[in-house]
Amino acid sequence: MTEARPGPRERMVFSAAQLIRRQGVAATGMREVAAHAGAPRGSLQHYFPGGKEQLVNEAVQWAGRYAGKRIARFLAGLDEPTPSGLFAAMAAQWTDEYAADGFAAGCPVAAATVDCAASADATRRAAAAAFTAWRAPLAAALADLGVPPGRAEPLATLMISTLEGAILLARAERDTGPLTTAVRELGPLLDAAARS
Amino acid sequence: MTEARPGPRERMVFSAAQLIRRQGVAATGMREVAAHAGAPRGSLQHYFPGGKEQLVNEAVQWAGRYAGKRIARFLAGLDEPTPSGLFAAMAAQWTDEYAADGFAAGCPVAAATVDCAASADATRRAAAAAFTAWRAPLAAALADLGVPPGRAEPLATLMISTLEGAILLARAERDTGPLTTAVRELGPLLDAAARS
DNA sequence: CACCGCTTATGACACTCGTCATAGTAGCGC
DNA sequence: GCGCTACTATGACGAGTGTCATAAGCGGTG
Repeated sequence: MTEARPGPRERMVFSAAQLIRRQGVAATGMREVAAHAGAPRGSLQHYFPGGKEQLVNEAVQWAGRYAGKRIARFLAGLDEPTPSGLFAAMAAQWTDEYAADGFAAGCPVAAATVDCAASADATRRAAAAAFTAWRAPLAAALADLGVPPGRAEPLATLMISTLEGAILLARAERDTGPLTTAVRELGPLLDAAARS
Repeated sequence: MTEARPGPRERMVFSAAQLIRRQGVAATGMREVAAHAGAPRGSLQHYFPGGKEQLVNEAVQWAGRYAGKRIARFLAGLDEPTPSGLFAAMAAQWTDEYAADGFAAGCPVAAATVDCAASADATRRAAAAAFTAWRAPLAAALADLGVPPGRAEPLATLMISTLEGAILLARAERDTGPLTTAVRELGPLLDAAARS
């Protein structure tokens, strides 16, 4: 897609996120990350002296920032902005990917949480920060769309929870049904909150 | 808790599920499973000639059956049976565990999906079957509670999606907030469907 | 006793892993 | 040229992995 413009460090963080969301953290090796990024193996200990944990944490952090930034772009792309439309756009990113490239990949933050929440507390905190970096702009967007202040935060949490779970079910069943079901069932609730 | 009555084979399957839901599949070793189950290492290749994949698949299958059976028990334990009450009971199982034992463990089926969906198709299919074994009794319970036939299945999918995602967020943030939020926000929607 | 299944025991193999130590190279200021 | 920094290259180490081969114990039945 893009040129190999970003430096090897950023490419390795990106590649780590890509591999983690496919295989999980434990099954992703550092040599594999370097190879996937087209980066020299010797650069690993240079850019990530904190070892694998640092690399994983930065990949999770990157994913959180990425998800947060997407919110604004989804909002801008909506013909008529509604909470349900925003949620549909978030889910469509996954249905589109699954339709185009298969069900190989999930959410890297979810993978890091599942694999590291109990063993590596720094990674767990990185995952929590990533979810916050995702939820905060989402809640702000809901508030902009007319959701009362007290409801925006919980509804943002609900949207992310449901989306993450639907991604999980979709991958397991190799079917985008759970994602479309989530949009269809949750949409009216979200729009009703915006009109209240 | 229980006596060591079940045979070594069942104990190993159970231990595998326990370890997988804490550490993920890749980080769980077979020797570790045998040790956790108090079973001899030599029994691994005897009871699970299919290797680690067979053990993981059976653990996932066990988890799916367990979740499905719990639905009936939750239903029986409700003072006044409603869809929101059922969902609250499902979530309470997790909030109670997290309050009592900490946020170390998640759902083993989710862990298997994240770690194996792209690499081991048999495990992915086992996870899909586990979700089905969970969703089918849940949808039947919703139908019993007055949810129209066409809505029971999608609502069951929505409940499982949201619960799985909320478990994920709760583990990452070490806070049961996402679980209680899910119950509070989704409850009215579920009960409204039962009255229609 | 022998015989025979079901289990268990144990050691080895061929990996892969993350990490480290050490050396090497490229580029730049001077 | 020198010196310095940033980056890369490469090999090794110890630990852990899943899997296999082989042999032993064990509790019955004939």
